[in-house]
Amino acid sequence: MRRAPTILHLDMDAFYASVEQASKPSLRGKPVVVGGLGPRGVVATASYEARRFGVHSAMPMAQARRLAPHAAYLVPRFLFYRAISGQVMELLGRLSPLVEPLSLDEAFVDLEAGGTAFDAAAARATGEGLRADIRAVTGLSGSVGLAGSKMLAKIGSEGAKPDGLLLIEPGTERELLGPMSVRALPGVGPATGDHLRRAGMTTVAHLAEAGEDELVRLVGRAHGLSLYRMALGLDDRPVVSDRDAKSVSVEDTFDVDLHDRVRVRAEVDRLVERCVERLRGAGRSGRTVVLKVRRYDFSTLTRSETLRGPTDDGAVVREAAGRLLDAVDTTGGVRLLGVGVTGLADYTQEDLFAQSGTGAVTEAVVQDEPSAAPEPPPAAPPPDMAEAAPRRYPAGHDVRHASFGPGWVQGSGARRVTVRFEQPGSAVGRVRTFWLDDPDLEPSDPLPLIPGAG
DNA sequence: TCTGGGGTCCTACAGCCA
DNA sequence: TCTGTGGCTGTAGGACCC
Repeated sequence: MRRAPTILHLDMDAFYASVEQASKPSLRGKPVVVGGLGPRGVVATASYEARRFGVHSAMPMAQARRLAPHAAYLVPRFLFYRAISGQVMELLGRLSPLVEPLSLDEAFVDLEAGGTAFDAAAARATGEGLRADIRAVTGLSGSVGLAGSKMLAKIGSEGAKPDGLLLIEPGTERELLGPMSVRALPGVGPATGDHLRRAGMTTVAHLAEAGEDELVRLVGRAHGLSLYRMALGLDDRPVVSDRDAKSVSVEDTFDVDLHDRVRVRAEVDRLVERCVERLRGAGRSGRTVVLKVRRYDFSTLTRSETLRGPTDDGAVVREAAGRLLDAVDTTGGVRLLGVGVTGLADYTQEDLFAQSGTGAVTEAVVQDEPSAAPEPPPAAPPPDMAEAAPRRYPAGHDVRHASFGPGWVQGSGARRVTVRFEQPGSAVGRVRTFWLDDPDLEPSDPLPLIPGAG
């Protein structure tokens, strides 16, 4: 089946790093690395200038610093990225009701469903118009792929990067895909890639030649079938908007491994609080509680417990997580802890109980836990933080000074913070250093990338 | 060198039940 | 009553994605 190239895939270029460069004039054209700055941080995004030094996403931050010691290293400002992403998604929504966000910086759009484009010429014009609109509203560049399927549209945007547009004409798919690495196909990561390579398959053409049965034998039924179809350029997955989340989870990696069992338990309780807060914020409840433990040697295990009904009650989740933790051996140290809830529903067992009036479902009350148990207060800060916590100034975050105006944190340490006073659209600003407790300096909200736009 | 955080989907296996 | 089978559910882990 030939399809007009009316599936659009948008991928913002080095999104987090580009937002930072747009916010901070002194960083334009310079290597910028955004990610966790702790001892166990990894790179979330590297600007194209930083990539030239070999820095890339998911690389340990320590390695990035060795490769690009002079780059700017910044802590992500997710709330701000979310706001910019909202502006971009709003532009996509003008093209079609069928928009499927994949992350803050990526989405599929079904142009045909929006009546925006029915053929290649119109699709190309729409894509270029979108890129111009994104630049006008956010000042950022995005790359667009256009094709008759999601897979090919995504491959198209990958090939268009940075700051380009690539349309894959119907009928040219197999010719285009054939010489590409198997790793170009969605769902083929390091493990599957290695597996296929050992079987002598390194290109998409090899997969097509191998045939369906051989691929199923190698990588399993579901994966094998989809791999074979993709190798032929066949992909009829629809663009789906409004996907419901299937799980909610939070996790923390600790700067140093935890050995104290009491501390581990306290951290699990903290994670439960955060998880339940998110769950409730989304208006959901869940039935299966999952505990994740990564040990000192990076071995990771999960333990889960399914309740008799969905809940959003912190006490119930905490008890379940506690039971799961009791069954895990943590001697040797704990590197990461996570708490999640799956089996999401829009109601809780308590709702059912309330609605049912008498008798019928009393037996189905969640576990054996009275749901009326009061929420405990949030965990108290550790003793050394308890009094007059000093202001935190993460690198890259926004501040405002009573005399010098808006700026951003270039670095901090030894009770001092260094600020560069500049803002989107301004000239490169000057740097000044203050005491952490300087009353004239305070954290502030980010300024829009394009004043007055959006 | 030393590996984040938030997700999704698939597979395998065990136990239960009709 | 015993045995086999297939479906469903719960659990655990792995791979992958951004």
